[in-house]
Amino acid sequence: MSSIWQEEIAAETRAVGRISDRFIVDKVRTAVLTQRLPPGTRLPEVVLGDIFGVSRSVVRKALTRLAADYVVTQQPNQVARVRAPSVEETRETFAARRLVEGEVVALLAGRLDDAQLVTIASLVEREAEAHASGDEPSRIEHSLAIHHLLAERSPNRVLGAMLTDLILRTSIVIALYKRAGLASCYLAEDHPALLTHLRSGKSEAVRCCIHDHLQALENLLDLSTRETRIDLMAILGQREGVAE
Amino acid sequence: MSSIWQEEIAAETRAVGRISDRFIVDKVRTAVLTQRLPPGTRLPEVVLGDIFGVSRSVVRKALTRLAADYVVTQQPNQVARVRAPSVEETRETFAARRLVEGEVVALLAGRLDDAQLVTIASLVEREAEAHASGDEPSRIEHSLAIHHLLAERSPNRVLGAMLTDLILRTSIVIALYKRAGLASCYLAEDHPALLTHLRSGKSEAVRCCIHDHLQALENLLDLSTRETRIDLMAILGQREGVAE
DNA sequence: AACAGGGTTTCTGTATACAAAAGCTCCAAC
DNA sequence: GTTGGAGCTTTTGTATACAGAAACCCTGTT
Repeated sequence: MSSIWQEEIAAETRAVGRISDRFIVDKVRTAVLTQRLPPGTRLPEVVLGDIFGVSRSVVRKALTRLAADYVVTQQPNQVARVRAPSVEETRETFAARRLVEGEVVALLAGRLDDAQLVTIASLVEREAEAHASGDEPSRIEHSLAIHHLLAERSPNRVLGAMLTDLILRTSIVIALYKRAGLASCYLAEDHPALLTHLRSGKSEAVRCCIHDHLQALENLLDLSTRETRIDLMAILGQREGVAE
Repeated sequence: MSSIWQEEIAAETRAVGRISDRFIVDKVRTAVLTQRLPPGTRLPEVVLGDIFGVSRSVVRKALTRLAADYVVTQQPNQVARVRAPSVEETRETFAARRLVEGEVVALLAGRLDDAQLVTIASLVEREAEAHASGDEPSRIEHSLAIHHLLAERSPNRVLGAMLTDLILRTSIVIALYKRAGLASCYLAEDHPALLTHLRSGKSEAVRCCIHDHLQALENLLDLSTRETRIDLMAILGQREGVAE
């Protein structure tokens, strides 16, 4: 039973002794994020159970959580599948994130202490380095870390949790709808500018900054009206399962 | 095994033949909303299973969903309990809802068709009547229906879903923190004014209107710093289970 | 060649059994 | 009076068995 998670499962088993549903959620989530599990992929409970070496009970719990996170779809009596957000939903997710992240950074403006600002600055720097050296996965990781840090430090934790969700969802659709020719969705100026404005403490400036950043990101996507094609793929597409 | 849901379970069994996890989620949720299940109440899986006549599998699924909806808390190897949001979380939930619902109604302003406006008008009227006749449960039902309708009709469905969640969460904390002396959290002018502004089509006016409405609602709550007492009650309070 | 239909296979829904963890009770010791 | 701990009870975690639904495949017919 070979799978894309072979080594990680072995490592986890060695370290913790047992695979938890959280572990499965995490692995499936990142696989979707990195498009190793394309939209429409069937995720039968027994197959996942075999791969991770657990019974269906654990897999079911993981799938329920993934469904709550909008990563997979679960319909009664049908196999869970990797979700394929439509173009429309993509636009709406970005709009929602602009609203929520805008408010979060507005609340955060001028309220971050030096240590946190330094952390962000270092992440911005490392993102730029990763991009310069062509290491796109590492670049994405650092970029996500910046936004996750903002969500985590949100003075309003309810909004923070909502933002965490939205960051995941936008990441998935970015992976899905990235223009074919584009190597990276990197906007060199944006994160440094964000940092500057966060330091300045002007709420409305930061809100605007993040707003423009997210709008620019959305504009980098290919959201032309291929939606019908994508939808059909999601509904009819028969792809092989997760096992290789 | 007598319970607060006896008749509804009998009815559902007669109608559908089997109790689904959705049914359990719904019943627990409304019981929390109406404070028949106060915060901290233990919800052991077997007890719920006995009450609803299903096995633990179904109950577990229901509890997982309720946890995702922030209605109950689930910690490893511990009984699920009805959640007791803190004063701080209450304030944050209201702030989040002001942001999201404000945006939703701003998007909605002037875009509702006549039929929908008539529906809202009728709900506003019926809420007023229920309040006049002292029927508070019915008043709450109509009030919730108005806001749920707005969430459902949101042009941005992602924001709409988020609003649905926030309406539920604010309802729970309203029930929790309502001033002891207050019979009802009814603001006679607010919903009619909202309707007028929705008709007018002025986005910013509607946003302001809903913002003020939600702020007024929050101000009706007793959020004085008894939080420690509430928190202790939630953590240490041993109440009897759901069975009577 | 396209299509309908029946049987088989696959997969999910639910119940249940057993193991392990947490909580409780009661008693003894300080 | 309070603390500590052993043993019991309660409750969850996980695996598994079986039933039923959906999907698939293969055949026979038009």
